[in-house]
Amino acid sequence: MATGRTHRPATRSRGIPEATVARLPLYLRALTALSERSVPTVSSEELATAAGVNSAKLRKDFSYLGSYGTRGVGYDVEYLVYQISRELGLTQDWPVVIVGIGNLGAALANYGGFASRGFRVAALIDADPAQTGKLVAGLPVRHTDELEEIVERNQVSIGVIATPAGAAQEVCDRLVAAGVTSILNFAPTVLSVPDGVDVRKVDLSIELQILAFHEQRKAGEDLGEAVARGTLPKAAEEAADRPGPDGDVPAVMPA
Amino acid sequence: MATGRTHRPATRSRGIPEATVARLPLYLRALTALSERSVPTVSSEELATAAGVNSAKLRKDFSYLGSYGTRGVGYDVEYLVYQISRELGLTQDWPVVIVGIGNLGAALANYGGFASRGFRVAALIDADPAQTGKLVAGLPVRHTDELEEIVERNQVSIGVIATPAGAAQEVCDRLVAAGVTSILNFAPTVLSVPDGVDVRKVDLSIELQILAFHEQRKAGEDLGEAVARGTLPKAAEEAADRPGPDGDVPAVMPA
DNA sequence: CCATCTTTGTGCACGCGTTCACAAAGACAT
DNA sequence: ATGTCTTTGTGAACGCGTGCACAAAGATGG
Repeated sequence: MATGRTHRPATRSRGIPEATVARLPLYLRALTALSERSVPTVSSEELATAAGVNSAKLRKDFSYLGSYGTRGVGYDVEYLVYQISRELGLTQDWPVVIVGIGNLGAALANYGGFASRGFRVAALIDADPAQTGKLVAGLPVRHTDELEEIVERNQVSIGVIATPAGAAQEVCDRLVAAGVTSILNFAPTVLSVPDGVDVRKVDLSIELQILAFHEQRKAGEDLGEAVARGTLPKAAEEAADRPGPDGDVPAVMPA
Repeated sequence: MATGRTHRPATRSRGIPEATVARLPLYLRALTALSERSVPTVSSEELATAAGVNSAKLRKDFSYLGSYGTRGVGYDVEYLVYQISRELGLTQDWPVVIVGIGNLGAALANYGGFASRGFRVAALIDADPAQTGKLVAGLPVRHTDELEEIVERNQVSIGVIATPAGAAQEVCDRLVAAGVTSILNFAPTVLSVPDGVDVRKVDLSIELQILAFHEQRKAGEDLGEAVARGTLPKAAEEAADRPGPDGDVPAVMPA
């Protein structure tokens, strides 16, 4: 799904489908909100609406965790919060390092959603000596030279990469070598990691591109779609027009 | 009515499966890198490796776009870049507004990956009057009051929400009312939008939680996993006290 | 204790996405 | 031309995820 490695067992997650795992944080968020409002119980229908999913799907998801509901009543909010937290491993403290303290890295360091869910930013690391020592989100920025020592000393198993694309693979290699086994990658690159290391990626521009696709399709439907295909403002500068579906000899690139 | 519809109505997207659309930006990125190195052609095998996917999947993905390859040779890099760009709608200019210029909003405004793919940040909008007028990424921050006018004047169809969770739905409603039909949501909330409006969400803490799940599983295998599963799901339905983690800090509004 | 009502948990069917495996297409050499 | 070699494009099988629909479980009331 989001890994750099090609082969992934997928349903390796001890009976819990990967798709379900991806939704558990969603349920947890909705449940936490209910908990703060002191709501004692919630039905699958209500919770599903709050989480933005189908109620049948939610019940099936929960069924993988066990029978935690009461028929005719619903689910106990506090109990469910605890069960999901435990299943996700959020009842323990996860030290995290963030590498690359640019705009994005700083935003991540300041992101409140981490601390409230068991993640603790153990250190901020940047390659720029000018940044070293600067305080970001109350933490001093450390230099890349200290990466290995920081990871090992703090028993860090999760690393966040927010560096430029060019530096990501090297940072990744060093993190893995130092003991990190889970990586959240914000750099627009495919990371290659050894087996046993999980990589999830978040690419901001990819999400926008997917939106653009659908946006174009909407516009095309409204306008008869001839516009999108026929009127190409630019981009036709270097490449010759290619109206035909195929049959074109790929010889566009000169030498 | 539209609940937090994140569900896919269908795959009637011009016959191109949603999963394929989600991978096109990945291919495009890899192809762009090849293009910069002046590589004329590439085989499905090479490109698949560069993009981090299976080669058969890549070929099938491309087959939805048309027959753009040459058997025995591979794909013409420049030609393919153009075709994918066109399919994604990146040959035209997409004005985008970013609402919520906190750490994350500023990071997004400075993110170079947008401009290089046809996205133009038309305006930055924030509700804090103290921010108004401040320059971020070379653009002045405008006040929320101007939201509707900005969207309409610039024909903005894509909006990015980087506000706190509490403000997200209202901002969303106003964006939609002003004409926005695609929203990229970074706030940890389920947005409800009318039909015809696409919403994609990016939740930074959710990704970490998924990693934590797998991380715990890895550790559990090593330690015999008796620890994590110690308490069997008995009829412990009594909503008794949860001495557990306690780390349930009521901080529903990160960001 | 029985009847009724609510809501869970799940068997089942269906559709999408992935992967395999191979025939067809073209390049290239002879 | 003919044959060989490479690589694409795709038919088909398979597996996962989703959603329906309903029986079982428990609450609630008489």
